[in-house]
Amino acid sequence: MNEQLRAISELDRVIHEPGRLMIVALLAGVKECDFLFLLNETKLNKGNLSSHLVRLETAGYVEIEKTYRGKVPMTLLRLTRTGRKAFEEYRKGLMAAF
Amino acid sequence: MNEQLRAISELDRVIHEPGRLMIVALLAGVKECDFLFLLNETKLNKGNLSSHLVRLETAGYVEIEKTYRGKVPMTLLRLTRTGRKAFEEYRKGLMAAF
DNA sequence: AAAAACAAGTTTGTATCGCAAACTAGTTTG
DNA sequence: CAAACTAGTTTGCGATACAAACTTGTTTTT
Repeated sequence: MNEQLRAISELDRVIHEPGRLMIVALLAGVKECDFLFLLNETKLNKGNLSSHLVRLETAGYVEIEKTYRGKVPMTLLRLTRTGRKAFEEYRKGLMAAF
Repeated sequence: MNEQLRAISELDRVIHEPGRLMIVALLAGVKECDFLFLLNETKLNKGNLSSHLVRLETAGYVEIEKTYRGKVPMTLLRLTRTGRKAFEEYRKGLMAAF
């Protein structure tokens, strides 16, 4: 098996999914942001965004903090250290493949 | 929506799947090859390889030619022009995103 | 020459996934 | 106080990816 194919086959599936890749790429560029910002930027719908975030949280890649802006609920998202590392690995994998 | 996210969201899902990405990347580098070669190179199992190939054929990206090597059946695979173009687009999309 | 093993794929069964629609809990507005 | 809005979550379901089992034909073994 050549190196390109190995790199492809080892890509992290959790991150590879385009919906989540958008989320992670975006979070990688900021310290944190809220649900609605992600919603706007990614153009995912709320349902998908919510479940992708849960999946990323379950993988240990994202922290979900529920809080308030005044009386209005707000959900803050950030990449964990693990998440950042996983994203870096993913990038490297891609670069190795292409 | 920024350009990175747009690029990610527009990635061709048929090609994006790692199993198929391996197949297409491999086929992009040769004129044609047979099923068993793909099987060896990708380390997919026969069942998955077969169904990914059908999916790629259905998308119009791959041609499947069934023939014989002596008396032993052999399946030849090649990328169609459409398939080559789609792969090039996919690469460009990736490069735009990363 | 029949049985057993092998070759090259295909089909099937199933668990997971991604998606949009429907729902929920609370808040603000008319 | 009812209607509409906000910020998400849950549900329902079709599509997907995977491995195991199956198929069809060939070669090897006995």
